[in-house]
Amino acid sequence: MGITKTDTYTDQTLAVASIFKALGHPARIAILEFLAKQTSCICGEIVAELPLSQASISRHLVELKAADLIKGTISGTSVCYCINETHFPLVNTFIQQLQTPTNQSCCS
Amino acid sequence: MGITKTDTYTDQTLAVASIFKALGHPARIAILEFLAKQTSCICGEIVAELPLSQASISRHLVELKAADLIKGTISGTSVCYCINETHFPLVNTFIQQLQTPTNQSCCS
DNA sequence: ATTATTCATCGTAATATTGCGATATAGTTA
DNA sequence: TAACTATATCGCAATATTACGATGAATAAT
Repeated sequence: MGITKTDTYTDQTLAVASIFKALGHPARIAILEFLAKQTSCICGEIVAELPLSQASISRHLVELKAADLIKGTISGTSVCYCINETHFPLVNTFIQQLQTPTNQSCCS
Repeated sequence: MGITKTDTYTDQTLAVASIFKALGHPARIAILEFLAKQTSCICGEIVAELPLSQASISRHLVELKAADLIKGTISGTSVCYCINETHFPLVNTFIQQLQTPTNQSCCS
């Protein structure tokens, strides 16, 4: 039915999945890579950099913001977006959790 | 138009995004968490553990396998799935890249 | 050989995502 | 106030994802 049974998973599981979901699109990865390259906080130059319309970029920014992966500050007519590192530990913890020594790749 | 302009992004960007996309669903996160808990390589007990039908679990396993995040080995009638850690460094590198000191969160 | 078990795949229906043009909103400038 | 600029939002169309029952394929057990 195309709907996710969100009520049957752990909050932790849902949180991790939603972060990964927000990261699961090349445009959003490209946006984050672009933001990481900048020394200062840059705004709508993303539109010039990526092969998408301004409307599409804006939608992706909304998603990244909803996932709390970026934060935006209004400065005049333009908006300044920055990476929010708050939830990176959650990602790192999850990946490490999958690498516990108990799981010594029994599949050859 | 609901289609992604895959041809205009870096291979690296596409690779990272596709891994994250595969991780962007609670069921698949739950599957990986379950596999990580097991000392040995366990198969279709995932179906018993998760609130999804066997067909749905199978589809999620296919996606995880397509993203090269798990590997499966047939043993008799059952199939043994294990976590494949191969691409974890890529994820870690990406996250670290977003944490470079040049990007000192200019947004308050 | 028949039956049971395990997993994969097909077909279908419901929902979500993506992208863009058009338009709205809000601050800036003349 | 009137234009200009930057960003957000709406509405639509195209595509993708998700879920499940039904069915298929392959091995194991009787």
